[in-house]
Amino acid sequence: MDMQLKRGLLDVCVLAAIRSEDSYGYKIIKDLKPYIVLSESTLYTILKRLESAEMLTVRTAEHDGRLRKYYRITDMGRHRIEEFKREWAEILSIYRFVIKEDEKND
Amino acid sequence: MDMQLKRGLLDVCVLAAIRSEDSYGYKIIKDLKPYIVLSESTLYTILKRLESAEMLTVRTAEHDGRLRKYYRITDMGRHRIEEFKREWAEILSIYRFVIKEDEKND
DNA sequence: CGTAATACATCGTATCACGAGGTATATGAT
DNA sequence: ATCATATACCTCGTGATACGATGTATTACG
Repeated sequence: MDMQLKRGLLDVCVLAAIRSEDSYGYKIIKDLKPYIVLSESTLYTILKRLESAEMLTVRTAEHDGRLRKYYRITDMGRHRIEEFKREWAEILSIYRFVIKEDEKND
Repeated sequence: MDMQLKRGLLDVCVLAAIRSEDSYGYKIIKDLKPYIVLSESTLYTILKRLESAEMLTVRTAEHDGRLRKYYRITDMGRHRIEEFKREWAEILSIYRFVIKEDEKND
């Protein structure tokens, strides 16, 4: 998938991945893989950005003698998802425009 | 609309705006305004990028004693629109994932 | 005992949208 | 006449950011 199209979807996907229950870096990447592929360096950049924006909180916990950083969504994070749903209407309108222009030539 | 979401949509919107008939900078911005707002500096960057990628060709013509640069879509440009339509399926799948995760909490 | 998987992190690079600023002509209002 | 607005083009600098490359450390498996 085109990299440019992924932008803007990535943040909200990561938020969606931790919405139901707290998760950690490696698991988020695996959970998202069927929908959108992202590298570790990209994910950690996003997680830090979302933390700065107070859309998630971080907590370090031990698991099998190893430290994991668990990420939990905040109200602002949930709000971002709601906002995305509203933006979706605009994206749909753009999509229809592209398709409509297309039909003029068929 | 979120800037990141616009990326990836912009190129294909510009291509769609010149698909039916050749157009020029100022007109493209006005035609796209109902769907997506973009500044002149952004548009000219995109037009150059699309020209480099051979998705459109440029021709200068006089109109009312003033020079205009008309942009015409190429086969590769049309191919890009077709590609976008295929990518749309992936975007839809991502959208459904975000919505699905959402419902678990309602 | 070495290879893969898990799990974290940083740095540099390339891409890109946009604001700010610049040039020039035509049109309409004062 | 003059000034503002619209048309029409362009460049430069900046900030945001996705990702490959690279590094560290532990666990699991064959």
